[in-house]
Amino acid sequence: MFFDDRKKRILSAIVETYIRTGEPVGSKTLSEFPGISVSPATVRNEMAALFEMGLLEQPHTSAGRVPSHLGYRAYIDSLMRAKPLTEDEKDGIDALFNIGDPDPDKLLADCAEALAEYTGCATIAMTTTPSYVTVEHIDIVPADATTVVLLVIASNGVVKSKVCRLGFRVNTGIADFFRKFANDRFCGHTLKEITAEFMNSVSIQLGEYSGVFNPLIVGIYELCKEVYDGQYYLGGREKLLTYNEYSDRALEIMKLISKRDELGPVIGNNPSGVTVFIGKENSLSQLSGSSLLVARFSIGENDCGTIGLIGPVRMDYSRLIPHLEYFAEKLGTLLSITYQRKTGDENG
Amino acid sequence: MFFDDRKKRILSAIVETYIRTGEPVGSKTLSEFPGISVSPATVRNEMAALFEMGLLEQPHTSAGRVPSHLGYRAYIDSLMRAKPLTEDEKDGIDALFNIGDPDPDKLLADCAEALAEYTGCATIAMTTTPSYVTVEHIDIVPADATTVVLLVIASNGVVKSKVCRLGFRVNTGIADFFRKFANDRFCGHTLKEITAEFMNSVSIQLGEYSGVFNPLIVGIYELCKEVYDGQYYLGGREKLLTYNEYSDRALEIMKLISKRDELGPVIGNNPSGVTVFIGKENSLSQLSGSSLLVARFSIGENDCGTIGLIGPVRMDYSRLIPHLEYFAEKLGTLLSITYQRKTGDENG
DNA sequence: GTTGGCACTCGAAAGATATGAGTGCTAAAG
DNA sequence: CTTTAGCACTCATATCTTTCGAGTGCCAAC
Repeated sequence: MFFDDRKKRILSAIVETYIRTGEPVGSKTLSEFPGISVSPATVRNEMAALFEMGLLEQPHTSAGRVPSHLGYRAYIDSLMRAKPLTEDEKDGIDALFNIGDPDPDKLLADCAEALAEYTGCATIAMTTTPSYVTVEHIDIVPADATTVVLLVIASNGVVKSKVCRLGFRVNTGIADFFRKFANDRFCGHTLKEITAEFMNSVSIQLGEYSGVFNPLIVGIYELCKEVYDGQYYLGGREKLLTYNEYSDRALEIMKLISKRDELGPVIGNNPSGVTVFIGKENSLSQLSGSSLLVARFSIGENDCGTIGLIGPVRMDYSRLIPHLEYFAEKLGTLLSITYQRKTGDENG
Repeated sequence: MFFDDRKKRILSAIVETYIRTGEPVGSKTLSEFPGISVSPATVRNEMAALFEMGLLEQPHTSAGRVPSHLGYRAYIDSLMRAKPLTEDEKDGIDALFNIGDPDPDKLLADCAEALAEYTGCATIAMTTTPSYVTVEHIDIVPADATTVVLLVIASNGVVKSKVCRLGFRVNTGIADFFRKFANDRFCGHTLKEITAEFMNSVSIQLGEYSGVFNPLIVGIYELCKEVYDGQYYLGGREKLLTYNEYSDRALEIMKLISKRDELGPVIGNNPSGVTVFIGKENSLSQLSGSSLLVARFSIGENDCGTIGLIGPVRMDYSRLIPHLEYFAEKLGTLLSITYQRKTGDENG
């Protein structure tokens, strides 16, 4: 009753066949598998043992076997042979992102969409900003008579801008005054510190001018919050409809995925590399019928976000895990190019 | 066999009941309707007449009647009594958008989402830019050593910005040079004219500098294109899953809605006010089981976009049409405030 | 340890039956 | 001429029954 080699081959065969067909796998099918050259009866004995060990489940008495949650776990952790991406696949993905100077937000959104397309799963792409990131510089640029552009540059290299319409003419004197004021007040503060209360106290310091400058104060707050909160993009939620596992649960899951509050904490706290949550392993009970794959990506050394995949437990892990990994790497590389200034390259 | 008052009342009752229940409506149910005080047999005679006139359909011999496409049309065009929004509803919607100086893009996306929430339908919010809109001003603002912010201001008041990372240090001299160059070349041209070919010819004029400035040229192109193309936001596509009409077609419709190429032309060319396409009236055959409601919104006098609603043919037109109308108005008002500068208010 | 044989289980598919809402038609009443 | 009750008829839906077969567990033989 050890977990010997033949048992491993049988478990692998069951997982792979079930993933492919979605039907419980029977002893006859397995006995015809290359690498399993024993009779159905022997396979049945082995299956009974694997069932005892908790690695298989039986939908009902007279059906074949299905991997249990532990069965998948054993398969993924030690039996599965990951299918690395072919060069063609890599080229295809590279080509998608082969655009100069991409907008980081758009990049992330596109990545979520592309990942969904490649994997047939719902995807999430999320960035997180470490709490030590500070405001490095604030700029205000008159665009036309009453319009200015606000810029917030964070210490991690992220730059966000917002167009502000003011109720009065803005000349360079006013712009210079506000620029100095804002930089004095905000530079060096972590983004985390820039709260609504903080903004209130700053506003008070503007005294009689607090009214007219309020749109700018609010604008700065919004930009800092935008940088600190990071992004949360979804892709391909409708892909779930293609799996009959979701025939009556698709709406619920799709709604859940949309909720950053719910999913953000779950996917945001994982080690580097690909982490897999199989069915009931998910902390969210609604995901007990789904598997969640997450991979972190980083800019240089700094971990900065997560991409994730949600699909039926019966998903092709051996293909999807390397894919997710590749997308995460790619994303990290591309963002690192965009945000490289911290590590030099200022010649020109 | 005229379309007399009683027939109208019966048709209205059928449409309204069917919209509410989703079940074919029978003569007995109708005879109990207030306002229809005749026996089921009489109702049957009338229904037979309405059927002859093409206003009703029969799912099968022994079922009740269902409004035909023409039946809905007659109902919407002349029988329906629109349910105006209550003050509470208006207040609720107003509250959603009660934010100072909103980002127009975000406003549109939020509007699509809110409209979906209020109506239970999938929504589209789209902007279009008239072909006479020109580039009014281009600005380039150094943000840090090698980063600049590009600004494109269009003659319709739209301002878009993009952060560009350059491979070299940018001083004010360089910025001033490029600003002048860009404004000389682009200002006054319509956005429509700013094509890839046009950009190429401009790039050539930069001679030996075309290489280093290429990111900026590309950036300007992207911004102009972004303004000219306008936005296309979707909301609540998953709402369709709540209707069993879509039980096996949801994926197809959801994919269709995502395709701007397909839907853009359909919803972009409509008169002002709310336009309704019922089922087969839609030019896209995939929408033959859906109704499409579109409403234009405008900034001041200038028509600038469309919001649309997609749901089952059996939708509550009397409620949704006024809602869509209100959202369109609201959106127009809010955008007009943002883009008001064309009509004055430059005091300060 | 492995295998063929065999009775047994149980879900899915196919067929049979019943139910009932709703119809069209007819003829009588208003 | 319009309205209505009566009635036979239709047909989708629901329920129940039957059949079918893939797959199992166990046993005895190899």
